[in-house]
Amino acid sequence: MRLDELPPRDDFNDWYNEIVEKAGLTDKRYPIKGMNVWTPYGWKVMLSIDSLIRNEMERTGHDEVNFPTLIPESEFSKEAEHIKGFGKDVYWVTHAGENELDVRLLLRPTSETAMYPMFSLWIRSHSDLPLKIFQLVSTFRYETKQTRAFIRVREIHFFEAHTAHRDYEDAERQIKEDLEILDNLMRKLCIPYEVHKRPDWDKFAGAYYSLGIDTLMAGRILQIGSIHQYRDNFSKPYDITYEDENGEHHHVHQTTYGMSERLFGAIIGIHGDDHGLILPPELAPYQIVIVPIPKKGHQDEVYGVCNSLADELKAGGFRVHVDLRELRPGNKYYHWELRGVPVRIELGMRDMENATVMVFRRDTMDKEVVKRDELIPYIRNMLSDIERNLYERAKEKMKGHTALVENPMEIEEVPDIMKVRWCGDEECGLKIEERTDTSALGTAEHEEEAEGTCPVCGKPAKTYLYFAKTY
RNA sequence: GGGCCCGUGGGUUAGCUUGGCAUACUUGUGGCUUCGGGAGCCAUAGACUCCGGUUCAAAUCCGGGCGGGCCCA
Repeated sequence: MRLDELPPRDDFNDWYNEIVEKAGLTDKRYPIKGMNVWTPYGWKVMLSIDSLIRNEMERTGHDEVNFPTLIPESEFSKEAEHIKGFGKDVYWVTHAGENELDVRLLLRPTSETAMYPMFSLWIRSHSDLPLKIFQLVSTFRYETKQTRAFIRVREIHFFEAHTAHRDYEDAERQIKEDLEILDNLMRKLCIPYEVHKRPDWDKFAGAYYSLGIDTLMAGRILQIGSIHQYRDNFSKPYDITYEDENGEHHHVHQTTYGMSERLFGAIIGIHGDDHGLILPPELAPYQIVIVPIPKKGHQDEVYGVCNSLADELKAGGFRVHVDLRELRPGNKYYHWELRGVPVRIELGMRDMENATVMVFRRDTMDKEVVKRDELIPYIRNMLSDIERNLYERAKEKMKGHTALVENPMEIEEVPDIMKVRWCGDEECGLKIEERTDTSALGTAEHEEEAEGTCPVCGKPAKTYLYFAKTY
């Protein structure tokens, strides 16, 4: 009999909403829409994701900074496109104590307009470039649509890297580096992805172009990050210039790179199953949980062996927890499966007599008897195999969901990711979006040449445009 | 932006039409007993979203706030 049951994974919305709370990731009862409490287990996972990001930033020479949360309206208003894009989404601070403020302040929705006035002070010479900084902070956006834990929130746990370069080419090199960072991260997070160059009508407010990092979760595209080439669109209004070797002054070229707790949402939604979460080993707060199987009269003996096994495993470099609660073993199995612990070890009298343990892996739900003296290398292999398996099987799934559609204007059933020939005109793209009730994701990261004609206007197709339903 | 619906112990919920002691399960706590896939028994704790109105009497009827969900643009 199963009590406290999780909805089946096929009812994705119900399943997702339940699991984020039941697995101890968040508490949605905080009384502001879109602002949830990070509970300890979930926060530990998020901090692990952050630390992977920090490692990559350090490796590539980015310095961590921390800018103020508040931005004066006067700075925010400098870049016209940017305000147009974010104006409706910002929270305003209009009062301080009992006084109305002369210059209103806003809670950053993103930090361009906080950072760039400082960039203009910091950057003087070509030797100050490239400038590469990042921060991990909360940003705020007043979402009017339906919110969802980790996927659409009003206080965003945000990673943002900002760079400044002497010319367009150097900024382009930065974007190549960003893509390499992306690939390293996604392997550890076990998230398959596609990079799309967003169509002009959907690029970031103020960007020259935007790359969207997209993954597929339960039939819809989830954007889990973005990379923007600003060219000199911001450096002009914010007057960010440097003096080159010849004493001439130039505006810098800039890029940004953004990600958020959507990464966590993607991990939950992509890997989870009817039993609950499945966490990639790199992120799991506990990689191994040991469940003792006590027997009448031998309880202390079994607990003792479990504890010393845990010490041994910790010394081997694993994150381990021994579950000594006064619950029946089966109850504990469900508890840790729900929380996505990659490996479980069961240990009772039977194992003690045979010098073995029972090892269970969460991704395949397989159980196997392993000799105690072979355990550490066995588990080391198993954890890396779990990481590989999670990534590969998710990637395989995503691959099968893209289909070339000859005539989207007549199609009945739209594939999850729809590939369409396109002439390059905005009007045609928008018509397809409207007809198929999807959003244009953009073109492929590496420009594709298309043969044939645009299915809307009949002119020769230049490339392919991708469409999907999005979160 | 427009429309519809909902709010009862920590969680899930009955009761609301027709006003009168608030129901059950789960969870929590203490104990006994058990432990290789969510055991059982005993005891115990815990709720009507807020403000106002109608009434002898409001979870129930009316108005407003706050919070949440859904649909359309």
